[in-house]
Amino acid sequence: MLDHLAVLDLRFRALADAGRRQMLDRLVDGPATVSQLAAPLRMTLAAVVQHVQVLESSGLVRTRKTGRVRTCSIDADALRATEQWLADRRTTWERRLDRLGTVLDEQPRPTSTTRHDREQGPLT
Amino acid sequence: MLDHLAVLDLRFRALADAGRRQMLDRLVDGPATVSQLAAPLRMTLAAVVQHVQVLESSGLVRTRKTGRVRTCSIDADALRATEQWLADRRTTWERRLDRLGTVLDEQPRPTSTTRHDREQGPLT
DNA sequence: ACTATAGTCAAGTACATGCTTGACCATTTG
DNA sequence: CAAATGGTCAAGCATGTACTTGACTATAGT
Repeated sequence: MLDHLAVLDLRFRALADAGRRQMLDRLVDGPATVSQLAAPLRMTLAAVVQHVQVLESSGLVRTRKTGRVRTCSIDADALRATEQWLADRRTTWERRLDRLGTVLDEQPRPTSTTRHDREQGPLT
Repeated sequence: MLDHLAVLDLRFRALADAGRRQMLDRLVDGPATVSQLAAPLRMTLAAVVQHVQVLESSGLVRTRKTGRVRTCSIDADALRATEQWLADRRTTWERRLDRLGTVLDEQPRPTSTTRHDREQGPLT
């Protein structure tokens, strides 16, 4: 249930590489084989396979092997969920600004009264 | 112009860490000092400062030092832009599915007619 | 002035990532 | 069947990341 955490790690990490994003960009236009993904990249096939594994274990891409060919395609739900994570944060921030009258005090809100408090908050 | 690429690397990498995401979650509720961000985390202050630097150089967070206190806050534009990158890909994918009649051939689309073609696509 | 607070800097360390090479296996295709 | 194609596996290596510790600086409170 709470490797929800790890999933976000994997998804964002998968996205944090220009080569992998380029593969994703190819994949939004439709499924492609590993070799097709490799074609525009200056990298060995082996390297591309590793990137595909990263994308797959992040859940952003699913793959299926037929004969000797592995076909990759986007998992839209994963994409949507990741987008949503960002959207949630953004809207929380924006709601807060609205509540405050758009531009006013940007003072750091004190966490409690004074001294060093060390509670353990739940991970997010 | 095209370190646009590097910016996305930095943003997604910044997001690919549970600790940093937790800081972001704190920050959407309003600006906070480094110590306030550190409080719920089991990490030295020095480590937190390094995370803040990662967040700042990704552009997701801006900071300002007043006296001895550094105050951090969300940069909503950066958040929005990152969200938008995902949204663009998702909608491209969805438009494609619509065009195809929602569930039909998921065959890998041949890049052109037959044999090994090696064009150079633009980076993304 | 004296002490605590808030943060900074510079090493150093352990582990993760991105890539390569080279051997290898499984399917096509001539 | 033989050769080409598409992909896989396992090292190995260079760099990057996520910390830690310990020394140090700049402000604030008493």
